[in-house]
Amino acid sequence: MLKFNIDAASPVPVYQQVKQAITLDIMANRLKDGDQLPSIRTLARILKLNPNTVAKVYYSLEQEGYIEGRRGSGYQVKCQKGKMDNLKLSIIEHEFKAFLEKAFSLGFTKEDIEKLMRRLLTNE
Amino acid sequence: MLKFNIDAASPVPVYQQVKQAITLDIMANRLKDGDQLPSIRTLARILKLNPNTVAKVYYSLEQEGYIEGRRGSGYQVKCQKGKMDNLKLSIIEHEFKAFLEKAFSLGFTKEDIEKLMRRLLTNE
DNA sequence: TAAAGTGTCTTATTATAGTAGTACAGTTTT
DNA sequence: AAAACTGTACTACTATAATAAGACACTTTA
Repeated sequence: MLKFNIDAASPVPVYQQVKQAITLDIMANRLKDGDQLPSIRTLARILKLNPNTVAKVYYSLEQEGYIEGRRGSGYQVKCQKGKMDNLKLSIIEHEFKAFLEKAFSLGFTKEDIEKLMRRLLTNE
Repeated sequence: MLKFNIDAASPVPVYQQVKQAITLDIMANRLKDGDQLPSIRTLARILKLNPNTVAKVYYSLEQEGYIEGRRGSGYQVKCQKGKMDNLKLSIIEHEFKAFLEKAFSLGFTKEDIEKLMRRLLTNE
């Protein structure tokens, strides 16, 4: 089932760690469309957190369209594979555009960037 | 001289806005090696900030090697063009590696990424 | 050498994010 | 219909980041 590695001492807040862990599982298709998530209280007990903290995670994931919840029946993963691919693509496009912005603002040209990318992509 | 556009209502803290403005000027070579910065108190008066806030900016910029300060004589920009180019390169390399990490973690392959980049770079 | 400038340090205030406690409201299941 | 689950809303506590006030120490300069 879900595997968490929560570090309470980390400066990055617990609820973000939990959220990222779930998001990653959805992205990697370890959590599939329709899968049932543990209830807020159950997950809270497992992670030794306050239910509200878990609720915050679920609420946030619901806002972003990853999951869907109803009273009584809990939360379910909600992502058809096609939509997920589109989502991933738009995420990564957005990231790349931000990167380009920054590179241009630092004075790099298209050619500089292409050269850099070729170098780093072949050295991987 | 220095041009600031500080938004006190913004969620991004004022001292970061100031820091970024100065960093940008250095990167763009509008602030050159040896240029004198306004004194902490002077800049604080201009921006209607507490001197400590400006001091925090200068301290942070000094930590990162962009400027250098001495009692009595204030802060000066400290960046030979060569070093600056190296710095920019390492910044942008770091950014790109982070981008790659994320793309891979989302399941994209090298080829996917190359295709994406080619598309976004020619459409600019 | 004194005055006016510089940066630095210590401390305090304020706002906000993160987390928790507890009571509430709707569903499911028996 | 009652019991045992589900999520939700309200309130409060706590830690931390951001900013500010004011005293201190060193340099410059007239």
